[in-house]
Amino acid sequence: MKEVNSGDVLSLCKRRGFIYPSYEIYGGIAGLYDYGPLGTQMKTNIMDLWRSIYALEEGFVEIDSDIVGPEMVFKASGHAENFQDLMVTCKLCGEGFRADHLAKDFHPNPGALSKKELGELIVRENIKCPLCKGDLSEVEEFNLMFKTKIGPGSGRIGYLRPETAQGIFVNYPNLYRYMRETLPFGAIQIGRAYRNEISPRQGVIRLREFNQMEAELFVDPVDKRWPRFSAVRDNKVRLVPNTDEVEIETTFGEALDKGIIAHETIAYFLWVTQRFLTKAGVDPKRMRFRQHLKTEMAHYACDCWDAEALLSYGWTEIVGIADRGAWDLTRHMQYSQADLTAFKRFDQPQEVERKAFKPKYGLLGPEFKARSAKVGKALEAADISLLKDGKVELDVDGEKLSISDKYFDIVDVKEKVNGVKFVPHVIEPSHGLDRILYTCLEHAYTLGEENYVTLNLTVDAAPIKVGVLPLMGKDDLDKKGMEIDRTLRERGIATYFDDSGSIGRRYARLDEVGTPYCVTIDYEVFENGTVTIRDRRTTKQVRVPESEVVHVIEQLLHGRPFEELIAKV
RNA sequence: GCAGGUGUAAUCUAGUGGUUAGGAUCUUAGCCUUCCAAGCUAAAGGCCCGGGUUCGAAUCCCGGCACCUGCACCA
Repeated sequence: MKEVNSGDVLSLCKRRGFIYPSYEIYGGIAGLYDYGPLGTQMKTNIMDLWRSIYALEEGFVEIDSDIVGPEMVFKASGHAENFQDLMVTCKLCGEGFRADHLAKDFHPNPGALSKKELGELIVRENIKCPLCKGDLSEVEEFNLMFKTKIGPGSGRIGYLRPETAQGIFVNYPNLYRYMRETLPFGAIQIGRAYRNEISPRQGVIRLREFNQMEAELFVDPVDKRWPRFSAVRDNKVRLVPNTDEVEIETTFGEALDKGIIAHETIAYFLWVTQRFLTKAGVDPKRMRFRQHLKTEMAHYACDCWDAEALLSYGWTEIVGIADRGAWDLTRHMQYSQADLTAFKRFDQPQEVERKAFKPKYGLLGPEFKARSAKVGKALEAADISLLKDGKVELDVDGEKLSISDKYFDIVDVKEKVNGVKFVPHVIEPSHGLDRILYTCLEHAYTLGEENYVTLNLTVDAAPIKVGVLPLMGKDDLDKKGMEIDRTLRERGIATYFDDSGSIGRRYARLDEVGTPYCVTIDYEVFENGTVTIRDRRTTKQVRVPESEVVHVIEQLLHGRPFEELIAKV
């Protein structure tokens, strides 16, 4: 097989209506692409497949949250802070530069410098514009989020979301209640996200506007087992652990037992991901899971695996599966003051004995006057470990107070505890839909004899499921064809009716857009009432009665092997 | 963002400082055609954008935009 080249794939995508460069008549914009008729259908198919796995099989609930969000959300998420580069612009020619790049001749590690330090360095070393020697502006932050305003006038600052996940996190209290306050539970969202990439490249692999399918699973931090894992543990998987970065083939169970994968839940969703990708049409031989290096781990993650596909661009991340710990919910609790915890009821209420401060209100009153009640409450709430050298440091209405032990006793209190509140951990399988779609296309792209192109898309992904082809556009063959076409469509099957030109050309056209089956109506339909079904992969045909063709097609689309039909005939 | 390369029709491409930019594929119409890109006839469709040099620019120069490769970046 000849080497697949991304240019050939993108050329086909454009020619046959999968993907178009956006705003092409105005010269195009880097990092923006439109889906054409076939691409849109294929994207919908992949989304439906993913939904059927997460929503139906795994029981996740789906939401659809806003694309625009207020600044505070992204301060909490860390994107406002971590998601930016420091830039300077030339006052003369207006060109922009990364400040740390300009500083690299004057500092061993300019990437580590702050905005202020970089600004000072540029002034001190008298760094000028590398292009025109003009003076440089102050150091400014270039955030990779698209900024906007919410509302008229000065408005509130808003950003287009850089990932769909935050929409699920901020809805955690609603979803927790919806799920009747039981963990674990999962929520999914499919939607657009935006990153103002400095240098979009590689077709739809790095986009400025892209599609994500994200799942957020909320779990008990002390119980990351997964009941159904035992059913999948013997399946094979290719892993690249972060210990020695060598690819190994093993089973999910073995990788878990050896401690390569952190826990059952991650392991289970690696399997779910592998199954989903394979069904969508990613070649299992060109796919693996790579564990993030400790240094590479995102600002929130505590374990992370990428599903990678081998493309003409090299190994490319298409899904990320991260254990984000309590990071997101904790941050949103801090910034929003909302309660984003879960409550775990003990089997038996527990009697807990602990030491506590018992304020002596008789002495507090004269000393603290009107505030004494608040001081007392603060003491009661304070943990005994705060006691140091006979004093307790307290924060009362923002004021630090030091309370000496003559104002309280230390007593044993018995409390009945029904359960414990905790911040759930989040396991996140996050899918780049555009990358997955492109991977399916490239992995399906097959160049045969005389440059005959076949897209071996899976039945699930293929935008057109069945071509309906009368051998001739006359002698009532076309009428028969139209009847069959109509019936298939009434059953919800996407067809393409074509009675023009030679039959070979029509097969070729349909092969090129990945249509798995063709129904061909030839003259035998008038002799014995049969038509043929052609299989794209083998180009073999079987003959079935016209009355059964819809039923057989439905079976094929639900996974019945074509070979079985041949054997039967 | 840096360096290099490329830009001719939906796709692949030929071409030259000078008449009407050539071919192939694809598409459409008609004819023909009883299963894997057949044939005939006709039609439609193009020099990435802007500026400069020139009597004349698709061609040379500059700028922009897009794409490709490498580097950098990649929560």
